Amino acid sequence: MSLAPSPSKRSRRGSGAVTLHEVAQRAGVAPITASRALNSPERVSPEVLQRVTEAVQSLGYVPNRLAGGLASTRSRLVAALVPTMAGPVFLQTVQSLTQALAEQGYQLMLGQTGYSDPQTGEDRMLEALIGRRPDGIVLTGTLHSAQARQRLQAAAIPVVETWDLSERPIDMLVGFSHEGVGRAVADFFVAKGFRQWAMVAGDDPRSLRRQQAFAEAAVAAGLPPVVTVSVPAPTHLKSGRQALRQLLQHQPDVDAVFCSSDLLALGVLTEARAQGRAVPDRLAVMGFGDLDFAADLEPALSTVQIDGAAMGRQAAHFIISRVEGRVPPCSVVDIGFRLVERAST
Amino acid sequence: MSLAPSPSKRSRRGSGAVTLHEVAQRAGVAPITASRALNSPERVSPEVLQRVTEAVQSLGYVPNRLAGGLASTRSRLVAALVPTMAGPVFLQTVQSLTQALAEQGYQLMLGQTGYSDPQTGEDRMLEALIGRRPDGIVLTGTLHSAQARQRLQAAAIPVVETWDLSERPIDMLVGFSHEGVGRAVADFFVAKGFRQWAMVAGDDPRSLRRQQAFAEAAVAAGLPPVVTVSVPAPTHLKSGRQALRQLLQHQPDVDAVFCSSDLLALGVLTEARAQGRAVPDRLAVMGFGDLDFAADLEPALSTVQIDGAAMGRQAAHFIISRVEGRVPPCSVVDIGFRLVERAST
DNA sequence: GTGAAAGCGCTAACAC
DNA sequence: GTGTTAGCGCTTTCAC
Repeated sequence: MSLAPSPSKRSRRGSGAVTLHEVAQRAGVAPITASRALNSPERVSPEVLQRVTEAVQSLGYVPNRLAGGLASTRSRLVAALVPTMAGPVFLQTVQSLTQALAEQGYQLMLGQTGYSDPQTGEDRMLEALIGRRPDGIVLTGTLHSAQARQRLQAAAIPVVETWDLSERPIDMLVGFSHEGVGRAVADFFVAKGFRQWAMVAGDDPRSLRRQQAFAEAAVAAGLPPVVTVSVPAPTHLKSGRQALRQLLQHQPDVDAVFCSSDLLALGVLTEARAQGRAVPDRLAVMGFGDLDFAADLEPALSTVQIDGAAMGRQAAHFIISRVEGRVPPCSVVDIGFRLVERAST
Repeated sequence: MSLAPSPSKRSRRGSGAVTLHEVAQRAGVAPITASRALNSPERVSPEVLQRVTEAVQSLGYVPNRLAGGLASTRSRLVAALVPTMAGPVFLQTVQSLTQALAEQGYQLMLGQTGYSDPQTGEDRMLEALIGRRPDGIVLTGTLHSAQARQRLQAAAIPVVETWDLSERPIDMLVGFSHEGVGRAVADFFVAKGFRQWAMVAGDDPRSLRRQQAFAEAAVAAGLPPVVTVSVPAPTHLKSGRQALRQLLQHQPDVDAVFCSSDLLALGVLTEARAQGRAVPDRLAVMGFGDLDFAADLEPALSTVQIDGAAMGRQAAHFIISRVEGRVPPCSVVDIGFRLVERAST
């Protein structure tokens, strides 16, 4: 006659973890009430809230977000797709994204596409991530595959593109103009009176756009064509050294180099010293990114400052706004950039 | 009279995404058969497999892993907790972890605890992650809070600690001996004939252990006590420069410095040059980590090579083995380290 | 303010 | 090899 939970024909007791059900029982309320006490405490009487809180404490209850996400179709997961984390470029963005999301109870899932073989890696990665039903996806850089773009639209998941200013964004966007950077550096070089420019550039799409704008500006200014050395992304100090060696062989009279990353610039600086070429007197060097070491190099590196952390925060903000039903007033933000002049130019 | 899906009393159509149900219908089989076709194709007849595959294709079905995880109590999510990603130290580990997991259909969730205020951040972060019911948790460094350790044990989630060789591991472990590193560098310094040693060390626990072993070895070798400059973690180039400045003021006759990160070493190298102190002739410099720039600095940096990527892969391997029911033959791996002698010593 | 019922989309368990 | 049934643990909808 006792109502002990009879081990009925089919037992399938799940993980063994404490469930909301048990919390509710202990608190003497219905499960749904316990749920409300946790998710919208203001809609529940103070006593009930107290009893539920106690039950949670004493049982060590940790809500199962898989179940919650399934029931509510809000997973509170956000996916980020980065080409790579090898270069420290996207690092800050990922970092601030992780943090900003965590503060709001969201978690970040990380996916890397790799610079090489973008089509396959990207598509597969994206499908894997969509399977988790994230509440949003943050892209660093643009999506290469048209199929991927389509899939994203179909899934109707809020998307934030970062690190670029695409003309036809998939959805939301926070970035800056790479062409603008190229032109700004060119203007700066003109103002400085540099005549023979060079560029050491990674072969990723964004870097190429900076490079092109930079080269065009040189022509427009009536200067000799820019000598360019292309290096594989992600960029390393080593590539910078090699690039400068190559450069000086072909064009010894170069007087200013724009590097597509601070790491490359460090390489150029290093090689210049090894070759006894004084910076900035006989060679001006400009970086990109303003990584934390740039200001403290010898000579201190002039560079283009990009606020990666701000991009991460803004992306988090965009997605959370959307999830909570708010329509962000503007879903395209140009966070700009800033030229930082230091000793190397 | 048509049988259009009548909006019955309770409609709650979820996300609107294609479900396994629809795939099954289209393929003319039961849902569970469709499920099997996707998860264990070898247990299903070729024709059925074909029909299901086609249905998946034409409908653009992406399995809902939230639901799958809930039903099977296997989320295929792995959580990683890092103190920070600011220093590039853990970067490689996170990177290779992400990749190794993705190859097996697992995704990584990232959580940062921050070096400061470890107790609160860590506990909260951990609870948030456990709520996702990950199949495993990877820790970089040790857990500070006892409550956190307890919570982990209670949750019965496979845990891999990395970057350290704790005496009483929570579960699985892949790391190396920081004391061993300190002693090895000391042995090397002795062999080189350096007499007055110094150390520039971050204030994180692992760095402190390297420092202590290093200092003790100096005493054991009958050398003057090691002069130590402590800098806040995460370490930066700037701290390295400041530290050397400080060091040379108090102890101008120092002839060898061991830095607790390559970034610090770069700072020391930079400051040494700024002060006209020749490396390695008047000051030997040793780094830690063998980051990708170390080999190409001028002078090339001697350092302690740590295979962060291998740790990530091993951690992924450990967790997946455990999830699939295999008991790894040995759940503690010392991946060691390697002294790399270059020009800076 | 609280609760009962009915799913969310999938898979484990048991048939046949 | 395939299907039926009954959940996984939570939240939505509707009712009081």
